Amino acid sequence: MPPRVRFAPSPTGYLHVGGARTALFNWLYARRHGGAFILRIEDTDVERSSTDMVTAIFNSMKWLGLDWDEGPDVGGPHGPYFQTERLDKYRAAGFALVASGHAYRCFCKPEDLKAERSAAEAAGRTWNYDRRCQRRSAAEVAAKVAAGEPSAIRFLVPPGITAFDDLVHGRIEFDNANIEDFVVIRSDDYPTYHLSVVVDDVDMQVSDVVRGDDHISNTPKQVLLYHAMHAAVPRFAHVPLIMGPDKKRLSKRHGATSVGEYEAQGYLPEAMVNFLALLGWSPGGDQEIFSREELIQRFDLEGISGGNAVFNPEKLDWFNQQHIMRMSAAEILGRLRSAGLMNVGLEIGELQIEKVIDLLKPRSKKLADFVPQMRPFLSDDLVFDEAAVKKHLSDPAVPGLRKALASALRTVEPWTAAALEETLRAVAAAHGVKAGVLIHATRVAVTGQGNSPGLFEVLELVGRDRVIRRLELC
RNA sequence: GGCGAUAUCGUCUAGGGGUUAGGACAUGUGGUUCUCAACCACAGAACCGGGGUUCGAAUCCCCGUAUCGCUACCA
Repeated sequence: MPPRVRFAPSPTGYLHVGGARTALFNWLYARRHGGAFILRIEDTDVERSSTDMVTAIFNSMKWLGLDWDEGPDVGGPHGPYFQTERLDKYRAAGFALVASGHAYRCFCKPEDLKAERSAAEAAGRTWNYDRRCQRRSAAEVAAKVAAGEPSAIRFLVPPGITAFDDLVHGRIEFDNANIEDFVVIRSDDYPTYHLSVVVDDVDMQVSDVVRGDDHISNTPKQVLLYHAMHAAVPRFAHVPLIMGPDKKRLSKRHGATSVGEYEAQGYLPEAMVNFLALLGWSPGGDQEIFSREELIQRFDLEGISGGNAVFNPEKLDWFNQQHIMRMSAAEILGRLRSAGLMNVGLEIGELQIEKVIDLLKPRSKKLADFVPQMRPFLSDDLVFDEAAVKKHLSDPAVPGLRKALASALRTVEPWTAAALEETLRAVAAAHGVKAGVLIHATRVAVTGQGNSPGLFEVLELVGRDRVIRRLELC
């Protein structure tokens, strides 16, 4: 049986890198084994959920290339895939639990319970719900319901031990005595997470639940629910969390945390996927750079490590550059265009642009890094770096050198890096200066900047007319 | 506080009863060179602590410590 896995974000915020990695692991697992990857939106927290976030999450998933086989947009046999459209199912399940004696109506007011809890905690005591409503007689409950008194449904946690075999952590056991009777249906008739997740995972025939470590403590409650519903318990794999450099939970103060921000900053989805895959998972060898296809071939749940991982932005940069260097210039050009980064007036041909891109690859960590570096090739409107101008163009001998070089370049044939280098060195020698002096001056005159790719390659691609014009402009 | 998970270079990790504990990022030094990158070479850098099991423990077990998570009518 091919596995069925799901990613079930709550649309209360953007897709953050932790969620993205969880989604990625699920996707990789499904693709590796020819299973199904389901996307489900857990929007039962109506207060905090928004449709904008739903859209943002879809966009980030698509950007990463994590396509789903069942879910919003694409549909599927187990829909709908928004929990707020499945409310009937949860209510029916809640009532069934009451009917079978696995749950009971609770008329306690949340505020009262909260007050009792905090009072107990202030006194240093642990506090668990005391089941007072479970002791009510059937007649009493019926009367309260008939009177329209609001009530929640609580699961009656049985005594015993609840255990499950986690694919990452091995066997994990909990004493039910430490689990309090939790609410499954709130008094506003909305389900809580524990109920909706189990109802949906059963309904959608999810075989493997791959999710964040933070759910380990919730799992026994859900296992209890599976048992009460006489449903098969899926396999669980709890993946460790991603932390900030201070090992605290990743948050805004750590900088960019959402996938969308990385997209906006010019990261490649290939690099993000590669980086995220290796954060908490290892295929075992020394290889670091993986294509999407290679990841699919190698991925397995067993390779997931047990401890939390720190998000290291420097390493992401490195991955990004590695992927840029492996990508064709034509592909990069396409990405630049769709990212809206190519709106400079194009004055050179497509082929020339691709040559420029190839030249710039090793010095571009992000897509946006190409833009300022491409400018001297695409436009005559140079941006001059003051320090570079001062350093390399201020010598009184420079104007004469520039003119001499310009005139020598008029007749160079062919217009290639090699011929250009020969010519420039000859001019420098004729004037008794070191080639470096003229090279640097020429670089600043032609690019406006103190740094650039090898000067002769730059000159070749900028073109004869422009080079001469820029050299003569004093 | 209770319950749970985790612990190898600064970071991501490989490995795992007997190894010079491997790789990558970052860092440093050198090479290349017209600059900055890229690239190449080299270097420094780790098995949380304590007990036990064992001929032998970083590896297995226990305890401690630290970190993270859960402890809601959030997910």
